[in-house]
Amino acid sequence: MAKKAVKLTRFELDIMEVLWQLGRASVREIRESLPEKKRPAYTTVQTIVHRLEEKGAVRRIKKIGNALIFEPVITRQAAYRRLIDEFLDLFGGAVHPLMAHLVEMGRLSLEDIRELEKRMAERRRAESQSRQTR
Amino acid sequence: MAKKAVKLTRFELDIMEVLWQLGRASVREIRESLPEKKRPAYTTVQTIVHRLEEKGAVRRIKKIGNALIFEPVITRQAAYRRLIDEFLDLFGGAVHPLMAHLVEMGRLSLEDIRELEKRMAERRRAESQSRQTR
DNA sequence: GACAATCTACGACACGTGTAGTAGAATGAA
DNA sequence: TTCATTCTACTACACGTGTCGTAGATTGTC
Repeated sequence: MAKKAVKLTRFELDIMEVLWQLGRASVREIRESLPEKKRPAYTTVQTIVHRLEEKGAVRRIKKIGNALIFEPVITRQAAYRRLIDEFLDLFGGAVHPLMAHLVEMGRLSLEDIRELEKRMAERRRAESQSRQTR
Repeated sequence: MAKKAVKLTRFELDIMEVLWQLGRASVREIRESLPEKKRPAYTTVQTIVHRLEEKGAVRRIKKIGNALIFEPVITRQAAYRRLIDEFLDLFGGAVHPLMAHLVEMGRLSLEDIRELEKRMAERRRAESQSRQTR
């Protein structure tokens, strides 16, 4: 049974990004790591971290001085998976309509697609290779 | 100057979908068109339509009996464009990271890609063709 | 041990969203 | 014209989210 995926908001994701990057950090460190452009008040960051804790996305692992140190509990993969699944729901749960929109919006060119295809084909070859030699 | 795109929520999108489909409709018609599974109270639909009106996504065009008839002001394209752009922001605004996640999640197979590529290539051919004969 | 600096714990508030109820206006039927 | 039906307008409320302030605890330093 997979533990139910946590839903993260935009801002929570920003904070998780820092944690995923650093591995562990205090509220202050997290705040310092945010781009100056969107660096909210210390207590704002604190609040978000607290909410992330409630959601089970991070946990406190120890104390240094009088500051708590947090680390991520969920992986980046899991977080984005959840986000993407939810987003795909807007398109009836299927990937194709989304792709169609991307193409129509000009966000996805034929070259992009070919590039992607090449990489995937390579990956597949590499995988079957490793299966044989295992 | 393009008028600033309206941001629609999940539910608002459902309602717009009905309007895009029907072209115009009353609150009652909209409600009836929603799948029974998620068919909220009449007044709930009414509230959403009203909010859509405030956002400038729909407008009332006339009255039949004592009921207002609404029609969409924004296009499906514009609405989804907005949604997608916002979503892509979560990935730093680029399409590639999203694609990478989709592949990793197994939502996008090599076959999907090849299919898409074929269609795009065809479209491009058709376009250049029509340009020549124009 | 006293103090200033720093943290955490809580509380607060505004706005968006999903959800719906109520009062009174508009309409159509008898 | 009177009534029941149907609508609209307005109000309400809970919950999530972004945003921050304050009070009191914890610490390192003199």
